Amino acid sequence: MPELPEVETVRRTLTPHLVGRVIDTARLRRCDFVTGKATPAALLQGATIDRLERRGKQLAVIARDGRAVIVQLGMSGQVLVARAGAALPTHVHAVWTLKGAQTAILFRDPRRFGGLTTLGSADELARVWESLGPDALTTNGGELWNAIRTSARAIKPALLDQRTVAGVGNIYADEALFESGVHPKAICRRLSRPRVERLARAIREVLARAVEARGSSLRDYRDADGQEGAYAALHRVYGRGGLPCHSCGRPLQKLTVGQRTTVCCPRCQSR
DNA sequence: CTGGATGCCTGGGAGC
DNA sequence: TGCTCCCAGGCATCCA
Repeated sequence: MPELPEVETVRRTLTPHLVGRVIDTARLRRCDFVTGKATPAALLQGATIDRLERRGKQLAVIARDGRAVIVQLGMSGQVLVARAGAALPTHVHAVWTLKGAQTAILFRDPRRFGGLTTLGSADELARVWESLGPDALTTNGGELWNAIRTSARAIKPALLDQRTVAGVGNIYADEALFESGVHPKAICRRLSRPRVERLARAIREVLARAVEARGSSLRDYRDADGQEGAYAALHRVYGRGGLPCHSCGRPLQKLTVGQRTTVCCPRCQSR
């Protein structure tokens, strides 16, 4: 579910609850969603939280001693701040308690496409993040051009590939392609440099506006404080197949690109 | 290097 | 009310 704006909103809402605090206990209620060591220590028990960083859709909770946990929300994942000792909602797979605070941090993920990765050092985190492309919120035309200019794939699956640019998912790919007038099936290497520049700008702007609106809530998504995001009401194409294009008024087309539902305007977006 | 199919999961909505 | 089917924000893997 969550794409970059939702993960960034979780990062921002979670930060004041975690930074500077000491993890009292870290408990797993199942362990098949953890990559790496699944011990309390690997899950930061006893550690002091230094900072929360995001790259693309990955959120890293980093301790002062270098230990880190990467949180990936998958389709339905949530990180929630709860009252310590309160009854747990369904599908909570990990619970952290904090020293000197009446709060618990929950990892909840009904579909379990998400997960945690435990890491022992900042180096390990850097190595994992090397496999991701540049962060989509701050990418530029040059980076995008280098990533796609020789590729024979369609642009939409290229954008969804986290090695091209990190953080774009199905919603914001459609929104950015519409905004820049690029058809989702346009072949990467046939796009001109100016069009790639325009696309990169659209990616940044769409994502920045979505972060400002605290993300898109379709069904599952909530930030760490349980709040919904407001950006879904501002989608111009995603979820609007058959409805009039905001630009030309003709019906938006729903199609499948790279096995993902895609909505675009056949008139305003060209290949 | 491509695209396509499949699998991993649960839950919500549509249609009967 | 209850059943079946389809769909969903992600991602890895296998095959042609």
